Amino acid sequence: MSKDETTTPANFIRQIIDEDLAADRVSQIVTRFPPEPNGYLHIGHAKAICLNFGIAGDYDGVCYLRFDDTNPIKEESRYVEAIKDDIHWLGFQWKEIRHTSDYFETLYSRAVELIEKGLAYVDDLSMEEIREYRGKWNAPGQESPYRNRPVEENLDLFRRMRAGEFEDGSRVLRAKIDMASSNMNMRDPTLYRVRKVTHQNTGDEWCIYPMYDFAHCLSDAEEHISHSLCSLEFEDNRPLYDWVLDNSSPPSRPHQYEFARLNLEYTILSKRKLTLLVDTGKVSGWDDPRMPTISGLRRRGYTPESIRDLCDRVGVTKKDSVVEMGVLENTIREDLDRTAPRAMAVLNPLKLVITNYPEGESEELDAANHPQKPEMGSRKIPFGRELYIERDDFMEDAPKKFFRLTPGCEVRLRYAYFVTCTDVIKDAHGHITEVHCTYDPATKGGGSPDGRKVKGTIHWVSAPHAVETQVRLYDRLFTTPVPGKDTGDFMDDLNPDSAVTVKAFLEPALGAAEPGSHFQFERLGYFFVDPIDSAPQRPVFNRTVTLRDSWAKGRK
RNA sequence: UGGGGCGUAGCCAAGUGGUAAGGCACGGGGUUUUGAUCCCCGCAUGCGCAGGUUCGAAUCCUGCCGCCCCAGCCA
Repeated sequence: MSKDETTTPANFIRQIIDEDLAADRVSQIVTRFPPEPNGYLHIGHAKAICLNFGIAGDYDGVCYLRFDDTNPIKEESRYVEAIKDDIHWLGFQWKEIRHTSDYFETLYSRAVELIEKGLAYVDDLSMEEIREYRGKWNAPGQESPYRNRPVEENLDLFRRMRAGEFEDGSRVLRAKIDMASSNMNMRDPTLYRVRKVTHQNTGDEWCIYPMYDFAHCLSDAEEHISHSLCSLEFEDNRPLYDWVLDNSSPPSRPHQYEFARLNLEYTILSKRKLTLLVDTGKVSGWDDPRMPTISGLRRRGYTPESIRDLCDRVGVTKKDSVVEMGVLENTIREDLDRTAPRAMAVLNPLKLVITNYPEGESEELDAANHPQKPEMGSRKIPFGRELYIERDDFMEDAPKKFFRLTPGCEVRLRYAYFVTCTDVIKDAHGHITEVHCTYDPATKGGGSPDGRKVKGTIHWVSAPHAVETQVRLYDRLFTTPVPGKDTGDFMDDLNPDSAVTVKAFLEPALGAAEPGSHFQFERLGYFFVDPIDSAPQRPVFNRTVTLRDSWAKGRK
């Protein structure tokens, strides 16, 4: 981690913490990151992770990783390992791993306590009936006929629910609050439901499972969470969060604060939608380099630093917002510009023949690994009569501002020589197959001993020495800033060109590139050696992001 | 329709009665063997709108407008 990493800016939550500390309302800061293990973590989760772990770190507090496993029909343990990996990779360490299921027995006792106080009851209404009884926003609901069962009967029924005497959906435990409340969450919310399924952690020990609103606040209390941070859509749940804590006897009294979740242009951050992309094969998996998941970004070539930087840059507020893709892309450009060694690669080759270079000969030239960091050293690259250059770097009839190769003009081959285009060779269809040039031996290394100016510098690779490999050019997964906004279905906005694989030619040194390493291919972008698909001496590169290109931008 | 939130530049975001930080984007200039990087400069007489209080309002009051969330035995 670099020492000059941006200091985390203040935000309203940190202000609340400062005030709580100053007023002595809390003595230690305890937070938690509570994912439900029903999918992979995405960059929106990264915001919550940075917030919770970041605060705990900065305030000398602790942060727990809590798997919120209250719904066994949706959750799988295979997601647990992936979530742990992602958090570690991001650079955070939890104090302990907890599960909501660790508290099932305690939770059960608190429910019994509510029943004894006359604040909860077993309801025999069906799911549909409960929905009908709940009423509308502008009309109060009606009380269930089972609402006023005697405490003893409720206790007995609830015990028998636990014992497995009732089938799924036949009975639930409900809080007795207010069927006329303007807050729908307070119209006798369900606390427990019957689910006769095996739980990933507790096996068949339980057949009743607590609902989020009941379990979450009490789990927070068990862990002595000082500040329970969640997203905006839970604002309406806060009165219920408080009600449960105030009407049972938890070991501590946490408080919930809500912040706006992250939204990014040209992608989606909804677990449901991401799952659909995976399940329908639109992407190769949760770690497809186009996915906004932590594992996808990692495989794309994003670094933990860049993602943490994004979280710092977007801040924490209560305002719904959609962050431009450019902000994310910039964080990785900034990081990799500092750290990635440079190399040359040609993605769309055009043969260049240097007609005055001796046939069958070659030489080695020096190239710096980083133009601003001599300490990163240099390497040798072979040069000879036949090279590949980028097809885009040659134009037969070029506009005046085209600072590249064009007939009759001289350009510099990076770290090599000045060359002048003398001929253009075409096939029968008029397609350019090669360009002929002459070179000036006095300009070896790319210098200009006579002070001669050249219109541009282009990259190249020696044809006989080049390493051929696969490079995947990734682009945004969707074609519109807010997928589905106009079409109604985000699937309709998928970008058909989001993954293009090309055969590329690399300078020889790149053949030994280690899986998981980053490079800048000069003038093209940052590329990452895919850790899964690469083989020894046969790296497969993923394009993380292109370089800024003011030339391309100006032409649009 | 009832309730809960939120509106500061194209996108984020500081600001908490004393005269609009910062980042990204954008525009201009400089350096450059990457049209990259880097370095300068510019970019809200204005804070959703309309009134009001005040010597003074993005900050306080009133009214309006817009957007988001809520009627799972999901989280």
